[in-house]
Amino acid sequence: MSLDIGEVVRESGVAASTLRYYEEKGLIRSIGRNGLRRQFNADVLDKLALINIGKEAGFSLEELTDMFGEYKRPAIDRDKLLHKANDLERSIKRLSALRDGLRHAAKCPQKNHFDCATFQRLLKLASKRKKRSATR
Amino acid sequence: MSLDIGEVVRESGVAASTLRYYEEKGLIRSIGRNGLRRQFNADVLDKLALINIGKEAGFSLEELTDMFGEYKRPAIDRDKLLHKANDLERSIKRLSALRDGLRHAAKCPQKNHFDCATFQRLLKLASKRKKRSATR
DNA sequence: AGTTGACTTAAAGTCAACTTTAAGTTGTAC
DNA sequence: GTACAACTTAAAGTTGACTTTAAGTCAACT
Repeated sequence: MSLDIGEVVRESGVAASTLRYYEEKGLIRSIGRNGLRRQFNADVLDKLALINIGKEAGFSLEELTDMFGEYKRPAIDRDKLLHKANDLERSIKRLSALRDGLRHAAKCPQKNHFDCATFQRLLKLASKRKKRSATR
Repeated sequence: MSLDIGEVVRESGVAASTLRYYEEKGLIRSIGRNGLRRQFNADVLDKLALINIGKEAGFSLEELTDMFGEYKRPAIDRDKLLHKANDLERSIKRLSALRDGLRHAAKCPQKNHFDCATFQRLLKLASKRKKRSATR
């Protein structure tokens, strides 16, 4: 089950130049060539979906390479994964508070969100300060 | 209640150059000077906390300026806020699935996550494809 | 055998979000 | 009144994540 790069582009919506860039970074891998053209295993589509979610979560390509890259196999490093999951959990909590804050701000009559007690409370809730990795 | 830029740096952990940059972009505002030194209203600390959460949520500084900037007051645009909240909600769902996926991967005995049915299921769950804004 | 279209590479370019640098200014402390 | 630390500005530099460009290659079709 191998896909031509063109098919991967069409199915994933990811640009060819991006696929080459990801491969160069060790994030994905091509399994051969047809002439010059890269061929990918079909599971690259899952991988790309995962990469997109990971980016959305604020992980850098380097972090994603650590977690799911092709050439890091020896070190799956389960502690690291758990640690990331915990980071993510905290992050999700803050984002949930932000979501509630936005929803509230959308109906609150105050001209300035910062004058609103409910918004303030949500904000406090959201900012249990914990510094995330520098890369963004 | 005004704070010297140095105090803001100390309390918020945000670099002075970043504060100047944010001000230049209209994201925050200083209320005056002491000599050359910028003075900020104490509420800038809440604002910065909010900005950090927003960045974590994947919003660009420009989007944040639209949402909470100082010079956009006429257009609070409640529909836009609600829309962002809904984006965020979808995002949170994907991130929750990713968190579960990471946790599972950390205990799953499979050498390759992609060979694991549970991981696959979480992945499918996480990737209800919806393209987010280009800026990241 | 020649044209076409989808790819290839290496290198340079772009963009957001900052940071660094160089040279200058100020309030306070001595 | 002078030294010093903490700021100031404008401009250039950096980083991550790509994209664009220019010149070339190949398989397939005519």
